[in-house]
Amino acid sequence: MILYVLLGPTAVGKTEVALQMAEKLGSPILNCDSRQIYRGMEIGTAAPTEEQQKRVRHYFVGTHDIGSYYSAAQYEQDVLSLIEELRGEHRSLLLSGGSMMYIDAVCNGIDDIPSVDPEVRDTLRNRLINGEIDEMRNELRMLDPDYYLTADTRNPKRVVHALEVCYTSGRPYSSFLTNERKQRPFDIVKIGLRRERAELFDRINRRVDAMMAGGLLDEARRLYPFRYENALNTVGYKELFRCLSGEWELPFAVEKIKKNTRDYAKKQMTWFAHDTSIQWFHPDEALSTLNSIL
RNA sequence: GGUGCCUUGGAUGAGUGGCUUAGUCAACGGUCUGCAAAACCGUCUACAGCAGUUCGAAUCUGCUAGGCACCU
Repeated sequence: MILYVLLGPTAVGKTEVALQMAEKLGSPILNCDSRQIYRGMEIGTAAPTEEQQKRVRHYFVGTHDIGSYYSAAQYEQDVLSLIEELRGEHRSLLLSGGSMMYIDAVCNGIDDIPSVDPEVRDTLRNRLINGEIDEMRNELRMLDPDYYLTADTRNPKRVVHALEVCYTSGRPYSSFLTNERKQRPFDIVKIGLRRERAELFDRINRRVDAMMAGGLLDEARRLYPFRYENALNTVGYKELFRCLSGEWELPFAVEKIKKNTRDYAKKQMTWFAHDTSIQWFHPDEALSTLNSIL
């Protein structure tokens, strides 16, 4: 079995290429977008429409509540078990999306790190809010000196997570890291879509305007009560929330959305650039070129 | 023609004789093993031009160029 992974920065034009590829392959689309997984964020995440989902069966679109906990590790498991289920009837499957870490989790795996005890998580989160980051850093140095040396300890998220694991498991966080790439019972072919940066940025800017015209502000207004959920710490929403709370003017918020989306696209490209196994295409040429490959 | 004011890095905008850089925005580069569309780190050292004063000038003086205001 072959798993085709279609990836690329946001707004590059993955959706249409994915649909046609899926039809060509006779495969459903396994969505790989960490935010399209949530229900109720359709406009801001440019989720596949109902029509598109009628054209091709989609998985991992709108399957979770805004408030539910999800992670790359869970995604890895969910995708792997789905592939097991589908592999009998498909010679190839298509995974499509731009969430770098999720792609990585499926292709290379994530080490088996114990699930964090929710109480531990809450405690540490509260300590972080209370400004105890320095103490927490010191604790990490005691509990996991190896990790402390290499970790970016200026990033609170890294410190907190390592500590979470240390406290839940009673073992150093780094003892769970194997640095091994997991073997998969299928082949992986990565197809990357890319455009000239100016072209991509122009598409991003225009897509944000289109989202606004398509009701993004109303969507944000509906989601406003849930604004502290992690799922909504997302470009397109977090800016409009500040607008709804009276902090920002709407035009300013819209410019911020464009800017943050551009930055996100750059981050994606930086991440993907390290992956030499990706074959790159311009979206306009991808299908015709791929026809000969698929 | 005269008088006064202004001219700072891609944009904006402080500063005022001397420690090395204001700040903001944009742009760019990077990190990444459980909330990743997240979080974090880094780069861009300018003072319109020329000549002077001074140990030392973006900061003072003169001239030149460009701009603005007012006067005739």
